[in-house]
Amino acid sequence: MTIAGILYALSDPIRLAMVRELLRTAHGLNCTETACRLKVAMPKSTLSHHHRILRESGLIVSERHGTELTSRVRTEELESRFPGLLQSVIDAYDQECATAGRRGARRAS
Amino acid sequence: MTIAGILYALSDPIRLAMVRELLRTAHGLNCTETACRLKVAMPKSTLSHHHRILRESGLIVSERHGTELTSRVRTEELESRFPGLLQSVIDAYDQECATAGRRGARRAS
DNA sequence: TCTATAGTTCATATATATTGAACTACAGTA
DNA sequence: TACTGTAGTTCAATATATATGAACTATAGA
Repeated sequence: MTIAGILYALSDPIRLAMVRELLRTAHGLNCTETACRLKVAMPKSTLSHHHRILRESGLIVSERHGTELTSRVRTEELESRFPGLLQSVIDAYDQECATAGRRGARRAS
Repeated sequence: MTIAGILYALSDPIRLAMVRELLRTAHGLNCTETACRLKVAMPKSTLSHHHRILRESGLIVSERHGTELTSRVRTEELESRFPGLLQSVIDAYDQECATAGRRGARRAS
């Protein structure tokens, strides 16, 4: 688990959105459900690739339940190693999404 | 200036170290001096490429002074757009460097 | 065992990174 | 106006990484 690895994992818009969705759930999500919530169609091989990058960076862990693989963010480990980092990134992303939303609606200041 | 772009720019160890060095100076550094402080030998074309990524992400601006190009971090703009983000990343990086230093000296807990 | 579902791995086409060589921009000197 | 040197950029070639269809693995249910 390195900063460069974490930042790299989060530097892809899809993965950043995936992590945010995972953070919003208490017990994690499977790949299909995660992709579904992003409202972005994607081949499952690509989805699997993104999950792998997130896993290898240390951002998430996955656990098998039947045929599904449930993934969750390793919040505690991240927080103890790099306090505040993930939250700052998610806050910044939320802010960006909010700003983009306002611009899209032609209500920007 | 997007989160994904900023995280991507910072996800390379060289660029992360470059930004930290730039943050430590009051008035910026030229390319050669930045590279010199990193103590990493690198062709100038590679160095120029890294500067370009940082510039395009919005992290730095460069200004010509004679033959030199002085670069500095766009601290104010970053702070107003994504408060706390850059500092969190740099803090995490400093922490990682400190930990690596202790491990290297065989004094890890 | 057969079928269906959820993901992974593999092969390959596309895209991005690295780097030597050539080029641009400026300064100093004559 | 050259000519020389220094600082960076751009270009072209190669090396590495990403995206994705096709094939494969793992589990569940009938």
